[in-house]
Amino acid sequence: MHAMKRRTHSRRHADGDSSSREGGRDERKLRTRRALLDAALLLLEGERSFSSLSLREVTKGAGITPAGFYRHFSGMEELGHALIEDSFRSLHELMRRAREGALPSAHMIRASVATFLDHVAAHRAHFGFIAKERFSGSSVIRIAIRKEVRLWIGDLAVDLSRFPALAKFNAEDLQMLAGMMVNVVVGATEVLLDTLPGDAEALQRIYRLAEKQMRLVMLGTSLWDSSRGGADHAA
Amino acid sequence: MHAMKRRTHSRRHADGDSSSREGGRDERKLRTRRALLDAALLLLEGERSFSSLSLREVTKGAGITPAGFYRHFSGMEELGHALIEDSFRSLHELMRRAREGALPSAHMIRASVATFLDHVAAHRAHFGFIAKERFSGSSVIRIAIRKEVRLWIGDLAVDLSRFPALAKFNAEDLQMLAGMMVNVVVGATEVLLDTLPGDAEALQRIYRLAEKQMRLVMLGTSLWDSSRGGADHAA
DNA sequence: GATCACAGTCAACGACCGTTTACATACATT
DNA sequence: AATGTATGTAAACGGTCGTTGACTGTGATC
Repeated sequence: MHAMKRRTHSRRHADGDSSSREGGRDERKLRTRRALLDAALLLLEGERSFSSLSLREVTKGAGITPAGFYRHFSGMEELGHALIEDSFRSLHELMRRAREGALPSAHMIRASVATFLDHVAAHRAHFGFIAKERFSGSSVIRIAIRKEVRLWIGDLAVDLSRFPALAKFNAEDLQMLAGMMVNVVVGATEVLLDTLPGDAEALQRIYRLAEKQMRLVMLGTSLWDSSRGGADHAA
Repeated sequence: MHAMKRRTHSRRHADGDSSSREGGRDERKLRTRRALLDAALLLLEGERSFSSLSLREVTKGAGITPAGFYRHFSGMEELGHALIEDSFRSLHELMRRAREGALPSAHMIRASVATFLDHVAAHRAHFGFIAKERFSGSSVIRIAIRKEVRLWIGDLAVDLSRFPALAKFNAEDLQMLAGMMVNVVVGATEVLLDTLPGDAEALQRIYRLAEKQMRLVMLGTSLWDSSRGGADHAA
């Protein structure tokens, strides 16, 4: 929504020349907006939580005055929402590219765990932000994150439904399975974010743990019976 | 440390009479301390995060002046630590009582999932606090929580080692398994904390999901081979 | 070249913050 | 009854906060 107020007339003088330094008016605006987002992300990189950030220090980090902030966002909450969108955008692209590959296979699952965790390690700041705000942010931010995660689980469930080995899973159980798999990588992500950025040994340990957990789940699926456990659990 | 400065001489005039209203000097202090903790917990009950609470509003909630706060805690961080201790104390008691029961059985696992989630639902505020601060709190608070969770997983691993069906699990894999089980209940906890307090239907759904995930994991264990996956995963 | 739109500045406001100091009051010890 | 001792109060401090209104300069439009 309201994505960059397209003017009725657009300037196209710099269309062919991409090296326009100190470029046009709204490119400058975009640059400042980015500076604000980057400044917030940088402050978040320590152990600060988003709700503890002040508007003033974000603008200080971005090199503008507090009043200038309102030319870009209505308040910190809107900036937080933009951060979430940024964070998930790259993840969605990653998943889309992965989905375009070959048919899913058991080996592929383990490979995509590694791919995902590599992505997290490469976008530490974004995922650190998400991990922190998933439970402690304002309700609008929390709900936005939750929506994205649910979407992610849904996509994964669709992918899983193409496994021949999972044909006996009904829709609800597929969702449950996808939820568990996401749980595993989210858990690994959160542990990963607690390690120092360069610690290769810790990284190996985390990958191996997630991989094992994934294998345990896959083993369980081979014995699963979806016809069981529908509503016969009455205490 | 420095837990309640025991005076050399202790007063014992009110020893036999437990109904001493407006009781002694340090009972009054304890009452105020409790009021501070309760006020913080109450403020936390909404969507506020601990780091966003101010000392002044906590004291206001407890009915004392800001300066009085320092008679009980050196600052908000110390109060946060006390909250963590309170939160886990009741959980530890629950687990200890559960451990004193009969030998573990497959059915018991499902039962204890329900027991645990009941406990969470009954102590919503405490677990909401922990869920929020697990990733976004100050590092000292985060580390304190992590220590408790790791302890919990360790205890569970010991319990699991008594299962005949899990005899083929080595120590590392037992730890992994316990970690997964804790993951399942923690995940369920976090979903539970997002439902309205009285929503029995949502509660049922959450219980059933956690139960299913637990069953899937248990199925996986019956096919597990601990001799596999030691270090043969080299990419 | 005149005009307009707008990103960013500057100064100020009222509010709340954590912390300190000196003081009052009630209880426990003697 | 006299004397600490410690919980809580009252007032003030310097600082940061979000938000505002009037402004300035510059790039886009006419």
